[in-house]
Amino acid sequence: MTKVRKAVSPAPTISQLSRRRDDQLTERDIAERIISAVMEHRLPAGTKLAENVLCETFGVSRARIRRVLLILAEREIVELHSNRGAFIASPTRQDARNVFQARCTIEPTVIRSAIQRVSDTQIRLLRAQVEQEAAAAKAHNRHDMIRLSGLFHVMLADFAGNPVLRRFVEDLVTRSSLIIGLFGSPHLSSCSEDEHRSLIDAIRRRDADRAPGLMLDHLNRIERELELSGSGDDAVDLREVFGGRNTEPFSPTSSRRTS
Amino acid sequence: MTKVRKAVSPAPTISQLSRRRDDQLTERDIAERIISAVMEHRLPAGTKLAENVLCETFGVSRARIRRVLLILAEREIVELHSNRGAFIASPTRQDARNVFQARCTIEPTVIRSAIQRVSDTQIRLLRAQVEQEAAAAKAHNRHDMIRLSGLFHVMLADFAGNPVLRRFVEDLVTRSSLIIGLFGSPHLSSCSEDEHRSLIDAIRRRDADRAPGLMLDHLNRIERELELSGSGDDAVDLREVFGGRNTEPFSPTSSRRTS
DNA sequence: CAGAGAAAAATTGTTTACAATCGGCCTGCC
DNA sequence: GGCAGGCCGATTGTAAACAATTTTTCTCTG
Repeated sequence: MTKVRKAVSPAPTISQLSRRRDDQLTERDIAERIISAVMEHRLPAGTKLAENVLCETFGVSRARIRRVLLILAEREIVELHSNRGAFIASPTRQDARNVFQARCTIEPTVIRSAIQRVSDTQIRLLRAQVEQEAAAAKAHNRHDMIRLSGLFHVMLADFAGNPVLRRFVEDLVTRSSLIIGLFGSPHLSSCSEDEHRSLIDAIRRRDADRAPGLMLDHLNRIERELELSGSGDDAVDLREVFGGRNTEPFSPTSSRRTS
Repeated sequence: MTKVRKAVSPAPTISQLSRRRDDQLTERDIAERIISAVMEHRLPAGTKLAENVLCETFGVSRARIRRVLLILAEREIVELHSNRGAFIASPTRQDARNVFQARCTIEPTVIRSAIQRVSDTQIRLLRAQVEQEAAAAKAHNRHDMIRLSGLFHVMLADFAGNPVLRRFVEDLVTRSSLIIGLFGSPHLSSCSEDEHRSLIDAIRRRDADRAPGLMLDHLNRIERELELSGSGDDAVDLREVFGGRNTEPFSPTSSRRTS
């Protein structure tokens, strides 16, 4: 039972992989490893994160794992069910719509800021990033493709120079990965490196008028390729499966989560 | 030394004040009480939050307080310094600019969404809210004034119907309270209930064209009334205090935090 | 008297053990 | 044969003790 060994991602991330004195991973490192696994769809929504398994996987004490889980819960990447454990979050369709509305609100501004600030070196980094995306797409390396595709948006937010917005984008991108895993069609998934190239072109041209619109189109396309026609509440999936497809029921007012 | 008894806020907040079985406050409750205290400027930036004091204040164990502090740190309301303790965050001027840029990005969209969704009842709630603000201003009740003024924005975000954006606004408003406490002039601070009334009028008229602009003006006015002309790094305050008032030094490029 | 250094006190970080709760399984009854 | 109810193992929640670090205070010296 202690053989479970997933959730380990040796893939390098943006942050330096610092270790503690005792050769122990910090909470931030563990959280980022888990987030990477989520972004690569190796930890699908609903996966249980048993504390003991995580302890053995990362070689740290339970208290530390508990802190990591709390951090991830605060970012709404995992859900904590009292006395039952931690699970990778399962966004509803409504959550998905909300996340993408938030991205459509923030990311056009982000790219406008980025255009005013990015250096040529940073533009090169973006291009290298997209090349990696293309390579992963060519090699049908789905995991890397998904992760790199999200990373592009985070890099852009980083170059926009506002850590507050960057953090928001980071969280939204991670949640988007979960959403794509849940509601994306498995085959033609997010081969978006073309649009990323268009965005980079707009940035190189310092085209602050068109770039936000391109970003908006890009995000809308990603959202449109999802299966979000349901009611948004997981429990009502039954109604959607069996009954008629009443996509516009009563007024979908403020929906509260079950937790 | 155990007589310290601040940080307790009996003021009612949005959420129901639920208690645990054992008559113990939940972590969420404690976090919200602390946030309320921050928003009322009764816990100024830099205040140390000693674990023992919090334990006695809220009558819970240290482990629980520790979780609360971690949650608040994740929201960047407190800063955790290793082996030294938890402190109410001290945003830099650059942080302040970033927070307000984020608000200017998000809140105009929020009010546009709100206009399309709010019910008459919710508009009444907003008006009642502003009346409370006015009453607090009339009574020179600074604490309530500051808290209610922030609450207006959170309510609006709530009525916009997107919990993701609402959460962002909530965090930004809380951090704005810290910022106003640090960089706001003490006397003519944020008597913004007039502008809040204008916003409500625009909402009642369902004026989706003008309302976002009004919100932008409102936020810009608040930011303009702050003392954000410094370099953004706390360490340079000395230079500003003693030396000449060179408000426009060299190029204030990307400044990183000291932490 | 000021300052450096060391011991002591206080505070935080971590581990350990214990208690409570939940899910699975088994038995017994309808 | 199916289902309700209770027991048992496993997992999570909590608290308390211990270790490590920092801060304070006291002392001694220049």
